[in-house]
Amino acid sequence: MPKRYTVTSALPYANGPLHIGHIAGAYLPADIFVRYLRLRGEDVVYVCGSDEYGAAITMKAQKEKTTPRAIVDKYHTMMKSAFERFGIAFDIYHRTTEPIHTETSQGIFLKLYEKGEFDEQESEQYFDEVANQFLADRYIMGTCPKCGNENAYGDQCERCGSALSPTDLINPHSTLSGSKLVLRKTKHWYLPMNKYESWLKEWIVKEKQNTWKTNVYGQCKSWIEGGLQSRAMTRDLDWGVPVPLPNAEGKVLYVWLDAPIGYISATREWAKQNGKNWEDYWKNPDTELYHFVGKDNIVFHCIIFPIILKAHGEFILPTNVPANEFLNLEGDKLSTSRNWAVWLHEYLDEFPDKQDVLRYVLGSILPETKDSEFTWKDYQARNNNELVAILGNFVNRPNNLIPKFFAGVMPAQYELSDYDKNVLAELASYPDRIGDLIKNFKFRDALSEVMNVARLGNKYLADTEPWKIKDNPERIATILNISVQIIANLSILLKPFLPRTAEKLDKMLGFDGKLTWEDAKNTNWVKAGTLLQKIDLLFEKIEDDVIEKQIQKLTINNQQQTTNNQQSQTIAMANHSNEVKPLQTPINYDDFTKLDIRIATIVAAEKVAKANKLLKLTLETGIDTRIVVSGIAEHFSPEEVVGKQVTLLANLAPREIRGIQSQGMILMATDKDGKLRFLQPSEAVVNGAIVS
RNA sequence: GGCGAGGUAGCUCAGUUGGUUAGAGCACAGGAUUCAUAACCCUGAGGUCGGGGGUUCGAGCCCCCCUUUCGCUACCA
Repeated sequence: MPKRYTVTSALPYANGPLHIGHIAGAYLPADIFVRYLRLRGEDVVYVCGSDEYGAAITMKAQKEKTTPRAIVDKYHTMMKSAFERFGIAFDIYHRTTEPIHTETSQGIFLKLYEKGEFDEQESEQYFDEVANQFLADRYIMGTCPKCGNENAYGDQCERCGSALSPTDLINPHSTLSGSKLVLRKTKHWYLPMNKYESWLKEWIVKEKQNTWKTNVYGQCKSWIEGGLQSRAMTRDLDWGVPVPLPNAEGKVLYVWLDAPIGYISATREWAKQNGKNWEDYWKNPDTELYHFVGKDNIVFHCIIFPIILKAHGEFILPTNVPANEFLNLEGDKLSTSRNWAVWLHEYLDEFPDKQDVLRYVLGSILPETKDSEFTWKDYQARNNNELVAILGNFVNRPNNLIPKFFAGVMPAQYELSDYDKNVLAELASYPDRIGDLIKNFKFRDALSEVMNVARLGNKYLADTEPWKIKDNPERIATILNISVQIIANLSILLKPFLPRTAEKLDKMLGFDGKLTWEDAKNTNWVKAGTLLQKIDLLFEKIEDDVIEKQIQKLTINNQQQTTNNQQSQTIAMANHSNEVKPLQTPINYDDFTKLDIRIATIVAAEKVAKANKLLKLTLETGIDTRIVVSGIAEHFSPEEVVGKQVTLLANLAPREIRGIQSQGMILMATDKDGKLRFLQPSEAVVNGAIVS
């Protein structure tokens, strides 16, 4: 038995509001887990906070003509309040821009530095000569080599979602000054992760096979066995934790190093405020550490951060990282940029006092083993058919019967029938069953078991029919007593999942809230004679028009955003050409005549084996028949390109691609949606016709 | 293409080390009932477990091939 627990939820990045995908991924499951542990009386600290450094935030600040500080203040406040209103029970919601975090992360960096865990390496990075600085990946824009999007960032293309590195970009330019970039040498500190491969094989591949979720374990194993790369732990940027070394001006800790350390600094701050020793929660082997994250975070929490903790030497390692998959919305991926999301703060505004409805719905569809889907119709159905019809209805039955039969006073339990005893025995079996499910991160199943308690109650009333009984007040009293005991235990079992609903039950039963999970095994502890308070309905039906409105809102927001995106993209493209054109090196006519551009006809095409973007094209050029390999397979099938005339850069030096000699390059136009189009003569011309 | 995780009733999902007629919730149909927000309770219908092959006395579970979804990764001059 561990003596204490440290639980973390992924630090949300402070550049936008929270949506239901975040909640379902990393916050609701952790919150259920933590509330359960607390009910068990465990020593647990649950920490989180805003992740406030990094290039994406300076980018956004620049775009909105404000400061990074203003951006993070805004979203930190927004997220903190949304979490509070929704009922995520952090012990502390911290932020990585606090001084204690700087101190903590610098301390860990220095310790690793002093232990010689880093490799200092010089590398070539893009430098903006106009702005006179190295650029973070996010500051570099260019054409995505995968989908042709001209506004791809140096770390990622937001259109096709590919992860990129700045050197992948075609025509990279600075978003600061718009200028073209030059490669310049810079020094960084790298963590040689390959050094830890054998340790990871032992620690994860061997030891975690049976305790970690298959999705998490499989992914980790794949990374470890595929070989780990050295990874830079610092960046050239001014918005971050400064590298605490001499001669390191302008260098900060990589956000992915500093963010998980945010868990530690948050714990330190909490300990300071609450008279605790933070080291108990991070350095004592009696403590179990759990990171709740989404699947996009697996590598950092399972590989990189543990390596850092291990390299440092004093810290405990995560017991488990129960990462969730993704939540989809109405058939599509959630997307901030397309505004395809249900925003938490908007939900809280528009559905006041319905936190628990959302908690219930998300809790029922948590993407625990595979991607799952939220739809408003499902939200409505679960509210109306489950919360209202089963849980709300059951509670409401004794809620009405007791005032009617006993003037609101808890009746006594008299002689129990065998059936009564069976029901009570079943009731007593739930806490352990539900607790086991929670401990195994099966929150969906656990929640459904809680609902089964309400089902048990409904069935008990239907079977015993107290309202029909005449001449046996003791029997009526016993039945209603047992019904209330079921509600009482339900109030405890609901606490981790639907805390506000559980509070309403406490109010009904007159509890002071100091109950533990174990109390839910006692099936006779609401004392006869207690004055029960009649409460309002726990849940109300949600009508079709409310749901229709939400669906419409989604569609409208999405369309508006798409239009906005297109506009800003058009503007960006215009700016881009304005900025880049003058800076391009002028060429003279002789330069142009060096290019031998011809019209040719595709006479055969086939997919290149082991590549899904490449087509091997056979061209009739008028001069010869040649092979060209072209990265267009995702846009055109081999069948549809055969017979087409295309424009060919014919005298480009041959190059071997995937073992095939490619002689030349097909010239393509990239449409703004990323689609490729051939450049064709307006009417067919002879093969070999010169383009000039 | 490689790797990881999925494809089980109309929908959302369970299925432990392979073992008798494959489960749950919701939706649907019939019945019963009225304390309860036309809710609850009972019963029922429904799936050649993505497709094909193999191992086995026996496979949703193991092996091979194919197909498809999601993620990571490679190929784009």
